[in-house]
Amino acid sequence: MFFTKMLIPTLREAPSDADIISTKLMIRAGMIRKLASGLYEFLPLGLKVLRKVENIIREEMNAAGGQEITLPLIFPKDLWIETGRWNVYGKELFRLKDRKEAEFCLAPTAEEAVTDLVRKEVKSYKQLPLMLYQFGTKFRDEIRPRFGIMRSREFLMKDAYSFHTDEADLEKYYKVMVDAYTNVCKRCGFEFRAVEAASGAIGGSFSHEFMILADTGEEEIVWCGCGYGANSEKAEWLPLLQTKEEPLILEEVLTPNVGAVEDVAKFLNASPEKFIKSIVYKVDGNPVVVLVRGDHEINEIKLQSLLGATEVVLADEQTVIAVTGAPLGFAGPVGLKGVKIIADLSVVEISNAVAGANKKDYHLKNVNYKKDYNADLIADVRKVAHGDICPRCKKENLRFSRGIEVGHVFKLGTKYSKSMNATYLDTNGKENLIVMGCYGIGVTRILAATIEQSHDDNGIVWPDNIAPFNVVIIPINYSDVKTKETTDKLYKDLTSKGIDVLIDDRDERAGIKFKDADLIGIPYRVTIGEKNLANGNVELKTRNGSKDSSRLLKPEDAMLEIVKIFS
RNA sequence: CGGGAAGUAGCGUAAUUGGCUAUCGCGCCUGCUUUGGGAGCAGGAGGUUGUGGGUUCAAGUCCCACCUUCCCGACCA
Repeated sequence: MFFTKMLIPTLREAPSDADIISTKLMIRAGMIRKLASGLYEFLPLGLKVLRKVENIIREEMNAAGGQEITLPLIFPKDLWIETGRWNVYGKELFRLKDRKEAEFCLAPTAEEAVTDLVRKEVKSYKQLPLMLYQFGTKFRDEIRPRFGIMRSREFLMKDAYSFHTDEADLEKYYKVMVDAYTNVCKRCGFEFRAVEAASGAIGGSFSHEFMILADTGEEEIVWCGCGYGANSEKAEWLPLLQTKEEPLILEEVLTPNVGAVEDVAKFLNASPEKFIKSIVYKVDGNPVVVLVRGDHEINEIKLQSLLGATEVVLADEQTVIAVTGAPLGFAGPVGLKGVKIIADLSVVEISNAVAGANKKDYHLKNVNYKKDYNADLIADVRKVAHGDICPRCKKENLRFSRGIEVGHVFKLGTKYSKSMNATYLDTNGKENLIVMGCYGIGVTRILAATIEQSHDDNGIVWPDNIAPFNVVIIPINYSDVKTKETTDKLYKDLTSKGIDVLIDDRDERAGIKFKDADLIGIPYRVTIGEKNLANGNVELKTRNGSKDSSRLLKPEDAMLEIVKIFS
């Protein structure tokens, strides 16, 4: 491909409203443009990368036994009523009407559509298992689109759905898909972790997220050298047994106008680890008191799944007063009645703890579990914290990283087959619910995430497999006869070997071509100029700055070298 | 949805207490000179200053409404 034949409008400066580095670089490199908030246009160069990622995913999906289909982007309302998601999905769902006033939505995901297809076409165990996947534009009316194509309102997703006779078969296939996703991440050149995750609104019993490690990631993950990894929303931890002290006599202390843990700790000259933090929540409308150690944070997602609740919110001040009989800041577990108390695992371990006295300006010292208070439920309801021990190997401390979620695999079970009555006949002619899994990869998000992870001051550094071109040839002066001959021959030779080559044939100065090549991030660059050509050499340079990043070679040797890299 | 900031050429920007033909750089077009890390000279095109209304002798600048964009928060996977 010739540079002058392709629309690659590079910019020296990024638009002032571009928020993160990946957006800035993709716009500057002429890959995308913004049309409106959360809506982006893909230019030829950007689309080229997108297609490369898409093809890697397609190959892995086919290898996992998947069959590609396409589903409509517009879905009729009734399917969504069947599963209840027409109401559950809320304002994020783009809704529209046709000329007859019939209601539709734009696809945010496709469980309904694919389950409908399968319930109509699959009748027998002989047709199972089955995996169908598609690449389709997804629409979500995000409250606040941001981070360029990382969280946009329209994006390209690969969504796959598997159908099984039973849980055991799903279990087996789930592992196949985890492997397939791992392959995709490896082939795309990411540094990534597959972590356990909360399943959220899509539902199901179990899920893993594939996280690209990047400091700018929206998600926090914890992991351990032993192989354990989890989204911090979901992460477990190993409770440490604390040395028990001899219980002392409960004692009321005056703590005027100090309510917050840190303030009381300072006031009483005690460590926050000795505190019981008591927080009142409203769980589906009912007040619940949750106890965690003073230096810990409550994990509302764990709380929600523990209680099987649909809504968990902090209680308002009136409720707190009604439950504890004291203003905010003085709640404690001792003497509470008529309200459910949930204690975190590490709370009941504290000897002679400090807690609110449920009385204005008073706290209690020497509070002990069983002796002074009880809990209805003792469970893990707090966020993981630095210093926690890995729950699997029980040896090392958990490590924390930031990540960008590019893939998510779910065991759905019968959530959708049940509500939509998708069944098959087994060997006994008996009707059973189809067991499902679903698996998504954000294709557009992969591009942004890759750049977040892999860039430098000069621009994007694409991994070899997804770069828009494998090689860029820069003739310093394309109108020089010898230069042109060498350039054209090398281009022909490389192209005939299946290498994707861009020739920068623009009538620009060398500096501009170098800057643009770096900005676009093409992994290998061959520079052909009269000086080196006088000695029969061209320069081969790698974008990633690894050792031997720049070498002088005969054109034939440069070609062999490149062919070797991409074979 | 609440709070904040901002809209001037493709991109980045300037314009004093309201005051002359709306500034400069990059990019774009023409010509010349250049050609190994964003060259130089000369000439040129490109604007309803987001939209609508108002105040004023006079509005990019002040006021009102709307639109758009960004940030923080809430919300949501």
